Amino acid sequence: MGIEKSMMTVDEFIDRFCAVVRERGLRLTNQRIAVVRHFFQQGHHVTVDSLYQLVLKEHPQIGYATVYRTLKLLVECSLAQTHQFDKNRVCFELYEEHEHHDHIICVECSKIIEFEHAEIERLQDQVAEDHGFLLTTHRMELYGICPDCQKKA
Amino acid sequence: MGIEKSMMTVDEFIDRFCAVVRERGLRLTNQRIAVVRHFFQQGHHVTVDSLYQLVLKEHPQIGYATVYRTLKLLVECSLAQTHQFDKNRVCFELYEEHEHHDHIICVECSKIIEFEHAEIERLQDQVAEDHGFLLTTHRMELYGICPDCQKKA
DNA sequence: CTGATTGCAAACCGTTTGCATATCA
DNA sequence: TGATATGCAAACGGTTTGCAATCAG
Repeated sequence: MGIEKSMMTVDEFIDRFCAVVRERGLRLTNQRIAVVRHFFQQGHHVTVDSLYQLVLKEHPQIGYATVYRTLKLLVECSLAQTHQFDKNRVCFELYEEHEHHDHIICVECSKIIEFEHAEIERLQDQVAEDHGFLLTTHRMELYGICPDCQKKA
Repeated sequence: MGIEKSMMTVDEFIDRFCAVVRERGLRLTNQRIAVVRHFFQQGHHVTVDSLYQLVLKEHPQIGYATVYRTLKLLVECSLAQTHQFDKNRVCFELYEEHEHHDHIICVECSKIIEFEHAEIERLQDQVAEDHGFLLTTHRMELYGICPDCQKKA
């Protein structure tokens, strides 16, 4: 029922990042690598703030702006993608080509579950086609109460 | 393929608003009525700013805050609902019980098409159930290029 | 060396809030 | 008359930006 998670290691991820950085003639800094590493290690659905707090322990001088800029860079390089589950805060997750999934979010504890559903995707494509749209992306989020929170209540 | 739009008239809508306002012991002001009327007349998917600009012509003294507060009131009364198609700006549309629909948004011209799809809804319920979630709401948005914009390109 | 990057603080921008004044019931 | 609503301006909070100092290549 779940989704196969990435088999990539931190090092592989950082290598990919370094490759893109080199390719673009950008520079590799300790701050960037720290942000990228923590981003990957935290796993999915990271908040800018949570990442900032983490990196801070290693780089007491790092600024919010650097974290923002590095995450933005990751997105530009197709190594990360953003989600807007709640309107106040963006969250970032790993981007992996050919691995589209959607989310179920618990409205009580904010837990996020990922799922794939080929049939829904197919029907969405169909709907777009029926309206003559050339589909570029979509967003589907289910909000509800997770099993744990149901027990608590 | 489209959706049957509301048959409600402006006056009926305003009447409903007045009823709720009375019911809650709130007060009916010219500003509120103006906002509510323009909201309804604009049809779906209204931005706070666009509404503010409209009402301004009638009430040169009205403030943004009043428009915001009135729209918030409409949402509380289940006469309106919000959507967050683009992360910077909320937009409001009419809320009608038992009339759930989703949206296809043109990424070029921002045109919004509504659609209903019982089978997708059913599958979404299924997915939630499979993960033990008690579904409360969902959001599904398709983004693409509309027929008009395809022709232009 | 020198152009990219950083950290800081200030700007941004949509939204919300505090408060004195005006208004509805 | 008395509580509610308004308009204004200031606050908020996440995000972005300008800039001088720093650093990677």
